[in-house]
Amino acid sequence: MCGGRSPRNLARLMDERDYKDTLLLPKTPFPMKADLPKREPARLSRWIDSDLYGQLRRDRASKGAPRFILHDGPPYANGKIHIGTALNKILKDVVVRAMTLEGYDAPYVPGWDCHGLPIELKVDKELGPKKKEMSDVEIRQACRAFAEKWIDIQRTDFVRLGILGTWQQPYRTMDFGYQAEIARAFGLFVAKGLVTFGFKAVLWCCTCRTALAEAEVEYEDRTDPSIFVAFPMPEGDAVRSLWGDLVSPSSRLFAVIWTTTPWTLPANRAICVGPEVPYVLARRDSDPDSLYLVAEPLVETVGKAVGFPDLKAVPGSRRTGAAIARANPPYRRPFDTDGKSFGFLTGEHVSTTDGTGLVHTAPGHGREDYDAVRRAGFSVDDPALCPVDENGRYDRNAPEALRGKRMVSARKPEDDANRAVLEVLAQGEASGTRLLARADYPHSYPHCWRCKEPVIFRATHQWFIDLGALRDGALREIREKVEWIPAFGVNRIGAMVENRLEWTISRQRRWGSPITFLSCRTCGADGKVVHYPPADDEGAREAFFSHVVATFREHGADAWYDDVRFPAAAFLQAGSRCRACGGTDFEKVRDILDVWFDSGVSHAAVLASSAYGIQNPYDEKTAAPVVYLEGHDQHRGWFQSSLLTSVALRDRAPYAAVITHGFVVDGNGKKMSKSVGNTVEPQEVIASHGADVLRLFVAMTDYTDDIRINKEILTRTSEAYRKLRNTARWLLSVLFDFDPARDAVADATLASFDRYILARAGSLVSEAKGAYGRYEFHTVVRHLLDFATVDLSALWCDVRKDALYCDAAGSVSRRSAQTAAYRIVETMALLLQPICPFTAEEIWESLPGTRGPVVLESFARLAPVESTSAATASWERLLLLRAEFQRRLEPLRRDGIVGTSAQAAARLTRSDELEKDLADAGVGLPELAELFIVPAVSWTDTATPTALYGGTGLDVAPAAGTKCPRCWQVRTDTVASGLCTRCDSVVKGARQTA
RNA sequence: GGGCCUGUAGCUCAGCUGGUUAGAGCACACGCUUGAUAAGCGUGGGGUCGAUAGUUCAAAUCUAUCCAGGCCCA
Repeated sequence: MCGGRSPRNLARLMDERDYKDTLLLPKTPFPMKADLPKREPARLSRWIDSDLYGQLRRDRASKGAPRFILHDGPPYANGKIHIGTALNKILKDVVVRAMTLEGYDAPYVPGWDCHGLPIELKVDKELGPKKKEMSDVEIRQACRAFAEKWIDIQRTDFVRLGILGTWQQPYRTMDFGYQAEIARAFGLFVAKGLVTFGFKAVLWCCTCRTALAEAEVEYEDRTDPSIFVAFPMPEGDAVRSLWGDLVSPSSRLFAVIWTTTPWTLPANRAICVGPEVPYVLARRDSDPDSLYLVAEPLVETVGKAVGFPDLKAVPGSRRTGAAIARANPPYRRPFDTDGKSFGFLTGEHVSTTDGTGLVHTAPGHGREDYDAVRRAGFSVDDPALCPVDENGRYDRNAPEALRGKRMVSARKPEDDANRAVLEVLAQGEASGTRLLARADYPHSYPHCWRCKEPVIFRATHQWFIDLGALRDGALREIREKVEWIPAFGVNRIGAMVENRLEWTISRQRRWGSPITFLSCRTCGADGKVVHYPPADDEGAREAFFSHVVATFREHGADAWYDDVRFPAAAFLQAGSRCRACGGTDFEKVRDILDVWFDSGVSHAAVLASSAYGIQNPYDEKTAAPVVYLEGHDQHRGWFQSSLLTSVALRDRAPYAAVITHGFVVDGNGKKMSKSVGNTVEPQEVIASHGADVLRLFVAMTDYTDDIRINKEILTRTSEAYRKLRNTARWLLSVLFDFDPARDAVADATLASFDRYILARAGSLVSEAKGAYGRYEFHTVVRHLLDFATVDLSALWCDVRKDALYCDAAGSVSRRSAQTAAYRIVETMALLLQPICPFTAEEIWESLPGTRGPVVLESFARLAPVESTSAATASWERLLLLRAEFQRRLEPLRRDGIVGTSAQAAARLTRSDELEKDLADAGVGLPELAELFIVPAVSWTDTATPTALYGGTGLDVAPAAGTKCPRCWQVRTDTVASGLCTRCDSVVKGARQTA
């Protein structure tokens, strides 16, 4: 030590009372300033160059580690990643790294969702008028290129976050092999008879003549006629069974409905009532023979609205909606052309806040209407339910007087459907229907985002997956098999699946996986639809789908759109004919599958297949547990589509556990939006703070709730990061002359206090492991931070500084402290690694000795110290005494009597409990002095009592003696050199060595 | 409007199945240190536990309503 200094120089320094160079002051190249934005990219390149991910795979494989699979939910490839995407990927990486530390082989294959409307729309916009001259295949290729571009951009950001995974071989739903798997899964659904074809009301733009997705709709104010209409209810058995004598032969009975879309009245097929809602017959004194059926709570408001202020309930006429629906009295539909009515149905959507409590129901023109009719068990596969053509005009299924009238966007008033309907009603005799009142009704109404025209609901042909056959199995898996974290997920997805009737899987778009069916051209001309392969021809079906799958695997789903190279006839079995007309001219169905189907089958296309290196088929008993981790919006999305497809294909859930996180919101808990300007971009956070700080932020937040982020929170996170970093840095810096192989001290030789702190580190490890295992990362961070701040920085480091700096280099006391520091840094690096991998690696490589990447380590490396719980408990009580000492020292510092505790001395009165604790800890007054960081603690007969140790007295006073120029303690054992005895002997020993 | 969820100091979080003056870290104030120094240590102030009503001997903890916020529907 004191390298290069001659004894003469040393003597001179000592004369000048500058003993600084004789101290073993901390020394480390580990920088205090992290400079993460600058340094992380370099470390990242090293990880990539050394194929760290591959090393990890090989390491765990060579150890025969059990597997654990976090399956990536694919983000959508159409823009820069936002903070929520970053949060999701970081959480996944923390899980993967934590499970890896637990010893698992946890591969991670990132994915991308590539098909679908948002990309197609953006590509549309980019292509502009050019699109009209392009073939479907060319348009699809443009979409593919678009997705590829964004995958590259997103991948760069994900990699920058330090996410470990197969970034060069991700799964993409547009991969040929993946597209083939989608088609194969679809074929299996067909084989199980789960795919149906029929009518369903969808949002429809009459000017663009196309179905719209919810995302293509914007809401604008619009004024519509609000009308109250009375439908006549003929007297009969059902009416008598409900109301008996209350209805006399002279009575005329009406069901009163309210609507703002008069044009849907010709499509009326039912009236919905609330099952629990009470209904009454109401009448006015001036017209006692007319009885109006309305919800009881609405009698007065309806009366006012229709100009019957004296409308009153008939006593004794109250009946629940359920009772009415059970009796199902007939009513006369306005504009009845075919006599088809489903009558009174119950519906949970019926409210008594407005209207009449009786809901006019047109299943061809409304989602709830459709659901209510389907729930009642009726088929709606009938074009007559929607007498409106694709231009939004009444077609031949409508009454003659209305044909040709336009729905919501008529240019000339005389073409207006609402007006025509109202005229007929006003004339009084549309099946005896009475128009009771009309008024203008301003409300917000959906409009097409492209042409800005109002849209309507219109029933069109769609493909469905019937969930009736899957529901029980899905609910069983949800409730009995899958672990939901947090637990409320089970209610959420359970309620959704329970109430979902069907899954509409068709979209009238081009960028996606096709619904691989053929349809007969000849029949299509007649308005009939006949598909191939036929449902009951197993041979044809198998041949057809295996041909499709093979074609897609080789050429991609684009093949479906290339009628030159892959004509429809090529998919037809030789000699096949249309079942209905015997025709042989088929065309390919042009609908594509809902993108949720694409990502929903990833368990088959990615996990169970060999294509992406996971190969975890379900049906093996050895299958690894699979965990999904996404935002809780995916209870409706991917969790559900994955579950439903998996139950359909294999009768079990694709996952053993599902973890959900909340959404990132601003500092006030409000959702982020570009227009409000409260967004936080991950790219900016990385540029200003670094990935490890962003990762620490993610980890220290309880993600089960919404996650708040703003400048202050990030500043706080940086401070927490700095605390961890500086604590680790100091521990590293006292190890500059420590070689664990040579200098480490055995557990039994460790100083008692070092054993104590290692025991604390041991409980930290078990707490952190438990928290990692429960995916409670914020608990890990809290314990880690508390440990660094309370146990290390404010306590152990401060206390052991004297020994580490001032004791002889090779002394047992110092080596003991170094051994503890060494083991603690290892612990911190490992515990921190899943959260801050960059910093953990930086710490790891700064430790003495050569070692491999910290990522390859496991918790098994951290052996707990041998310590007794009695000693630990004693130390904990002694720490309370230390706190009391510090409180009593404070007035002396305040008055300028002492500066540091090294100038103070403590005096204690004896106490059995205190002496027992000292004995149990294996220490005496000198160690207590070290704990207090004072030169001396002594026994005394009287001192100011404390609340500790049965009232042990404690006094603090300035220490007697002189300040040792080396260790700065005020001591009475000064020797000739002016130093205290300890320092004198250390310096002499050092001089001899030098 | 419906379903699910959340609301403890400026910030991030503890407070188990209801039971002593509600805790921690950070931030803040004041002091110490200048041998972890764009660091470190100490002391201290700060919360009517979103609001209200109720159950109870006793509620941050249970119930109801309301307010604010989030996700998913309508």
